[in-house]
Amino acid sequence: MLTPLVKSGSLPPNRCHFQSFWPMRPDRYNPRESEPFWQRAWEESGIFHSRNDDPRPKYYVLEMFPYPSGRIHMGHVRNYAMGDVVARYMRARGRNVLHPMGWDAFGMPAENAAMQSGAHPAVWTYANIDTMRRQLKSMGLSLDWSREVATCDPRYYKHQQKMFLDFYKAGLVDRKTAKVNWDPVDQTVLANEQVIDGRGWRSGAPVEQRDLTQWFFKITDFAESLLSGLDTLERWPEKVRLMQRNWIGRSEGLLMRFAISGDGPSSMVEVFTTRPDTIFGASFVGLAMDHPIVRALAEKRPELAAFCDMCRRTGTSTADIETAEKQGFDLGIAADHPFLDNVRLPIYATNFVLMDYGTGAIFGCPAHDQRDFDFASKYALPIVPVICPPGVEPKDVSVAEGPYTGDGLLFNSHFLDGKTVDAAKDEIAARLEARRIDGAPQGVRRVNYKLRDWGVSRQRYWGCPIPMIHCDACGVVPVPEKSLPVELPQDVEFDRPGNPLDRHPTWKHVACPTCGKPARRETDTMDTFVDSSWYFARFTDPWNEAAPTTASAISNWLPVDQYIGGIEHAILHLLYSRFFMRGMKATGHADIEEPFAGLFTQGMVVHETYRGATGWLSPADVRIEQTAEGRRAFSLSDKGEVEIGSIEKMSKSKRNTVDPDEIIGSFGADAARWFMLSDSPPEGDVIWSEEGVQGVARFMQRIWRTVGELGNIAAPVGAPLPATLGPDAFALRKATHQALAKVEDDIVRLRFNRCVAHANEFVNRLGQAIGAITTDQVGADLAFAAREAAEALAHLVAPMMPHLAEACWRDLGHAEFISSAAWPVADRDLVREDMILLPVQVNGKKRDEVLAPRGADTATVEGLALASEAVQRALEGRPVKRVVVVPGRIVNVVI
RNA sequence: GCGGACGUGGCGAAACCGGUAGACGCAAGGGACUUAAAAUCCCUCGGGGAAUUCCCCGUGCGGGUUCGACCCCCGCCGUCCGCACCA
Repeated sequence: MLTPLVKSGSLPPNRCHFQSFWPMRPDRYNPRESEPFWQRAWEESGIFHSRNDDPRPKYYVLEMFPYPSGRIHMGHVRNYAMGDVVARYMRARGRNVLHPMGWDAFGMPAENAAMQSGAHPAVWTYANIDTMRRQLKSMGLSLDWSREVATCDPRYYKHQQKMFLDFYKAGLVDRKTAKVNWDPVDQTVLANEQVIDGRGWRSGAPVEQRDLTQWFFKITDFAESLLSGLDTLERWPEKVRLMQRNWIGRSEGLLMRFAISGDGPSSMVEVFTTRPDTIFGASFVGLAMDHPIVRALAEKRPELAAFCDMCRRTGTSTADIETAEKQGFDLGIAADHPFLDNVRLPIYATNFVLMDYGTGAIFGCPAHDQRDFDFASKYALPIVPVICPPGVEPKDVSVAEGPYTGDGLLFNSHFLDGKTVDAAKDEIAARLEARRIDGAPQGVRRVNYKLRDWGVSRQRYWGCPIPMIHCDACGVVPVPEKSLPVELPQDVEFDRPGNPLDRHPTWKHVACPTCGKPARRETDTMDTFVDSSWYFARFTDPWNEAAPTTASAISNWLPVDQYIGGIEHAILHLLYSRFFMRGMKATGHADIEEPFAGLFTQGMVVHETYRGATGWLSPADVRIEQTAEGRRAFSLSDKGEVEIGSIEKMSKSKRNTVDPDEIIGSFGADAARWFMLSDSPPEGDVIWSEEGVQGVARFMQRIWRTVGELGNIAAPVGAPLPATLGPDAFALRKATHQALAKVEDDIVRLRFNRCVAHANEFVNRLGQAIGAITTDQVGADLAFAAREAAEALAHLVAPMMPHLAEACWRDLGHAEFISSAAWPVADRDLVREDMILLPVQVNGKKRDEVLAPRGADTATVEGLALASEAVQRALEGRPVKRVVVVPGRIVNVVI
């Protein structure tokens, strides 16, 4: 089980000296000894615990918390390395940093493990948490472990149940029937992602569509707010905002009522359209198979029922939808055209109208919609064009080449003729709003969304129980708050399919809180996305036993300043969290609407694949040989040559995974972290390679040597800046501050690959500088510059390679941690060059470079450029038309 | 089909607001040190031609704008991602 949370009053001091023994400087830096040493020292000193009463400006950096699947993978290493760089940098810049970690611990894999091996989900989950916590700690992350939470802990889900009840009271929870994917073998609801080619992912049985009464969060109540809020999220990737915009899918249109004449189950049908302007091109009305009119008619007409069944069977898999032909069934009834007395539109049951969008009914205008066009072509319905494209005469408009969906002017449309599409939409809406049918307006302007309410019911054991009770007398009754948490029973069986909670002998039997008569608990548990929709808020005060959140902690810490995670959560997790924050605001648990001010979506870790005679081979079982002709791979077991395949996301099936424990064991956490941040831009994929990480190991030794060499000639800790500096010392200081400035600029923009390049460049320059120094000539100025350079180097790499940096820092004579030392902010005046090397072009082609004083006037620079021999040669005596001087940038001589 | 992103050496990539294309790393080749290996250090490394100093070509392809284009505009080709009958 989790260690108890530390009470906030008992947090250790923020900084402290350490007394543990650190050996004399070895020639080679040994991460295997150093890393555990520093990890223990950090843990003992508690420097990464953040206090809620710290007066410094806050910074909340968070990486998406892991599901405790068993072991961490390289994707975690990359994710958490990035977050740790930000956390450590911001801490060095004087911020009060919150950098917590927890576990997204409910979910199906725990139940699958229980079914396969008999281990109780809780036992399995907590064992995994222990393993993964140890692995994360071996990475040297600057996490505040005192705030650790696991969503499967009753101390966490108790508060989630409380908020469910508050949402319920606030009208944000609904109970309604909905279509679900039902696995008849496992007897459970499947998420869409768990339906593969129409079959359950686990049982392989054909999935049925069932109507089930489910609990819903009314996320659609916030559709407009969730959409408009996206505009305020300036530090989110545009790609993610766009995906959310499309997912919410706002469209403006008109609800239109058509009268149905003659016999039938209804005298009226309501459609939703975004194109009311095309009403004079309408030639049919289409209904979804589950539309009430179709259902009513199907009860009396077996051939219609058979048609509907046939259509329902297809459409589960995406491949079917792609190829499905438009199908219709003429219901034999017709709708009256609202403006043409003698026109009646035939009504069809169709397979391409969706029941859960709009009203489940459309009017079809084949001339201006692809689907309607396909349908009309198949069933020989009229295709009447009513929009005339710009630059075309109405008499020349043809529908032979398919529908026209663009803008234009109306024709064939009576009172709309000559109007623009927008004006025509307004005109139709205004006219229908003024008319009444069955006592209601015939037209109502309406905004429609693709966004659906969030169904949170799951027929599973390992999730947060929904705190509701069903009473035959009182109906649905919330569990009283004093009875929370509704805890999961421990004694459950996984020997049969279905929900163990439902068949538990006693758990669900409970007295009705209202009337006291025997009643039943809700046996559905919540979707695990609920758990992850507010954990970032819980981290601000995980010690509060009385309430989910503490107002002061929420307003101090939220929003999260930098959230980092995979793009795969671009929609659901991030949208649900944004909804939850709004719900928490509405119920007094929070005071803001947007939980994540900054979002960064990092790329995947990929690796090449190896395919031998017997199948895929793991990188650990392959030896790579470098030859001039290229790379060849051989199996370690049978020595046979294996094919080097494509580079793909690390996956168990392709066996191209690398185990973080092994990498950390042989190269160290610093090397793994550094490699993850180097080479590739963080939003792109990074290719893991053995050669690359070996290169990092060499670089680490180089840093260690460089710091040692500089340390040999460095001034004592805290030595003052000498009054005068010789040219060598001045150049060294300049290089130091240039490197600092570059890393500062790139680290805040999360361009870690560039930070790595700057660090490499700096070490190269330091190597040259050291090579030029002979020991007997070191004066106070150079000694100062050497100390400054060595300390800057340690600081530069500290966010990424914290252990090595600590060792260097200690080696340079510091008693405190570099992890709690202040960042040596670059002196930007020192960085500025007095003389600038300006490229000179002739007609846009570079011919020479001239050295000019910074801020030299145009005439001077022009004179220098024209005096250049290379420029004169390129001119070949031709007259100069013009000289373009971009100050501080470039000169272009135009001939 | 709709929406979006991307395309630069052998490879991963840099290039700020339209201003020196290829920083930095990996791989490769050559050399120094060494009995040898490892480690370390130095040199070369987009293509072509003169053969270190010079010239031509080069950022998927074809046009355009500009003194100047990897960058902006138009049209293609290719790759990847998201959504998918949304009325």
